[in-house]
Amino acid sequence: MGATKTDLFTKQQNDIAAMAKALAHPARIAILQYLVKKNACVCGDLVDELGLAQATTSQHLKELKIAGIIQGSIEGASVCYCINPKVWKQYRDLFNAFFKDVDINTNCC
Amino acid sequence: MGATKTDLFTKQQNDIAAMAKALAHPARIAILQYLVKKNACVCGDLVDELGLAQATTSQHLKELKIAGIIQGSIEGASVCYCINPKVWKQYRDLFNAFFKDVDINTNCC
DNA sequence: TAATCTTATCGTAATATTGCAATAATACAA
DNA sequence: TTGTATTATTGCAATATTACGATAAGATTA
Repeated sequence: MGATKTDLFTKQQNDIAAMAKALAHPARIAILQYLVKKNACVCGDLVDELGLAQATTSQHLKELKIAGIIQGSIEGASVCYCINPKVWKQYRDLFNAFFKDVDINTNCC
Repeated sequence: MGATKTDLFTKQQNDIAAMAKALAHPARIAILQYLVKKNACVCGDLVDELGLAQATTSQHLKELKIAGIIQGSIEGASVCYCINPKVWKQYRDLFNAFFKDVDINTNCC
C-alpha cells in the first residue's frame, strides 16, 4: 500500500492527474510563471529567484522537465530553460476540456 | 525539512498549487468526471464506481470537499455528492488565467 | 594547470500521501 | 430493540515528496 493504483483508472485520468501533479507545488508554479513572464530562455538565475536551495531548485526543474512542460539547453557553464510551448498548449487544452461546460444549476445538494 | 515552504511564495502561487494538488490523483479525477457526467447529485454508488476500498474512497472525497470543489449532503442513510459549480468555475478561471497567452515562438532553447 | 562557477546527483531526514482493515457513527428496516 | 446498510474515522504500513548538505561533473577563467 501507499502507491497510487494507476491501473484502476483510464489513461486520460492518469494523464490529467500527472499534469496536475507537476503543477502541485508553489515553487514549480513560480518557475513556470517566471519563464512565461520573461517570455524567453532564462539562464542561471532561477535559484536566486526562488529562495530555495540550489539542490531543491534543481529537483523541481527536473520534475518539470520530466513532465515535458519546460526544456533546458546547455549554454556554456550554465543551463537555459524555457517553456515547451507545444506541451504547454497540451496542458491548457486538457484542462480546458476537463473544466468546460459545467452547468451552474448542477448545484442540487 | 520535508514540508513545502509555502512562505516563500505568493498567495496566488500557493492557491494554484493547492488546486492542482486536489486534482493530482486519478481517483479524484474519476470522481469529478463521474459527478460531471451525471450532472446531478450522486448518492452512494461512488465506491462501486472507483474500485478502491470504501475507506480510501471516503478519504479522496474528503480531500475534494476540503478543496471545496465538491459538496455533500446527508440524504437518509447515504450521502449525496455533487460539483460545487462556484468553486469549479473558480478553478477553471484560475487555470485559464495561468495558461493563457503563451506565444508559440517562446521556444528558443 | 589550478581555481572558480554552474548545475546535477547522491544520501539522508522530515513530512505527506495512499491504501486498507477495523471500528465508530448514523439512519433505516424488521 | 436488533440487525443491516452507508459513510466517516482511526491506526497503521508502504510509498512518495520535499528539502538540503555534500559532492561530482562540466565549462570558464586566471
